[in-house]
Amino acid sequence: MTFEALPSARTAELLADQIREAILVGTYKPGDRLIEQDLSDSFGTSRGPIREAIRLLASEGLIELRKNRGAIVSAPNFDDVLEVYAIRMSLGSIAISHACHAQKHGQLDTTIVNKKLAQLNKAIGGNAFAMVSADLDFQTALIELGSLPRITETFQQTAVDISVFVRFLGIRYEAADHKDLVARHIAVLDAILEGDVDKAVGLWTNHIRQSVREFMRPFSDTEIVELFERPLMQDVFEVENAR
Amino acid sequence: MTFEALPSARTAELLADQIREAILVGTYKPGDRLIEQDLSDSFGTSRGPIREAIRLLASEGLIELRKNRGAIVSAPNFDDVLEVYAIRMSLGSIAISHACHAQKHGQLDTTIVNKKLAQLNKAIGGNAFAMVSADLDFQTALIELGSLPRITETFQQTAVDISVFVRFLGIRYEAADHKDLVARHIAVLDAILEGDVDKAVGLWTNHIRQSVREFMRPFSDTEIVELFERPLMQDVFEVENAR
DNA sequence: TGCTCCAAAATTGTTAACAATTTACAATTA
DNA sequence: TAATTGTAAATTGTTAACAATTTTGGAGCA
Repeated sequence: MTFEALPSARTAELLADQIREAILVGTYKPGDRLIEQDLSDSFGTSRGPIREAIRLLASEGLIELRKNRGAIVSAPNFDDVLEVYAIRMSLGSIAISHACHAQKHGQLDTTIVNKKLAQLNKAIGGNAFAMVSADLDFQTALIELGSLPRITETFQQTAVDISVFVRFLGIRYEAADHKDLVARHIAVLDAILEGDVDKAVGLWTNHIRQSVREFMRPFSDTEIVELFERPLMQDVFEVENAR
Repeated sequence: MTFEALPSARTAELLADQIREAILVGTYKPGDRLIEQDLSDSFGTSRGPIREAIRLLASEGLIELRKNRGAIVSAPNFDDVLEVYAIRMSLGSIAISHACHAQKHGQLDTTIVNKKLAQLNKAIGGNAFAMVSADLDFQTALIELGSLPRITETFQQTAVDISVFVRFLGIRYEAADHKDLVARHIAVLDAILEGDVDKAVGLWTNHIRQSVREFMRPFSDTEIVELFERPLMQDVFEVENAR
């Protein structure tokens, strides 16, 4: 059972990429309807491939289908954010642990993750959304080191979710965070390369916890109080209300 | 962002259900090609809905798409099995922990899980595949108590995987296992209803570990030795080679 | 025999027309 | 006025024909 990439990108996937981009760029906003005819007019194809692209985006959770009533762009909320970070923390831990074992047997190919790290360094200080994107790409590459296809795929899905959150719930990446973020990334990678399972997993879970804390920062006190009532906050993230 | 069921089942979904069933029943075996025209002849629809159903099954991992070359039924292997159990263990733990919190606030609706438990009891002793199916349904209902839509969805996907494993890798359910299996199920459910997070999560992880052990039983010594070399075996399942 | 190339067959990819369903809105009725 | 019904417009769902691609199998040739 393999999950390797298809021999070459298909039209529907290219369309899905463009529509996804349009959603993330804000061309289509949460609640907006995606009408097949309009899309096929815009993108210059027939409705068939558009339909396929819409189904693809729906399976990512980016849009919702309603029978005979078309698709609308999904609107994320706080619960979604916490659930997504919880998934990334727990599945990521398994993948990283697996990667450490592979490293001990010298089977780890780090070309991709190194490339993504270089791209992330280059993206820092530039456009905030490009930076988030580079950040997510690096993390995905990190998790891919585990060579666990289902976990990788689920993880990739959560990356799309986070792109949506960043766009629509208004994450802010502040200057101080960037260097710390990259430092934490490198720390996890180094621990994997040392083959130290406990250290790598520990750094990873802390990294996610810190990400959650940073994610909350831009919100109002009322919203933060609301966030702290969520069970995931205590159980998974072990975050204390430090304010 | 909601993940509720669509207002009513669509044709493509019904087709996907039928094709999935045909794969699990063995009509289509791993490696077999699924040809759109053949399927549309068999099921009496045009190729459009069939294409949609094929894409759906591909996103479940049940079949693989090859550009311009059609779909083939996927063949699972041992690594897939371990990865799937690891996912069920870690995401299930989060969902169960969440369910405990909900229970403490009296927000837990147990009608579905109770119904599935009754169905499981009724299925015991009958057809082995029906029993596995009832077992998986109960576990899904258990995880749904967590009200975490993404985790529930990913968990459901792994249920499809396990159905495939059972069919194609030859799990055996023996009489002694059934009662123990149900007893472990009920224990987890009871712990959730007590709102005891640590107890419920502990029982759950042990339950999965036991499932992995039982899964290995029918295999030859050579295969088992191979299984024990997998890192997930030690890291996640903490299974000792007791033979 | 074993290799290359070409053509035909098989199969998926795309399109546009048609069917079915849902929504919107105006006309009708209590 | 408020509710209801009916009709037209908008939109998705389905189909069948056509296009593009890949596979298959054989002819020709060294």
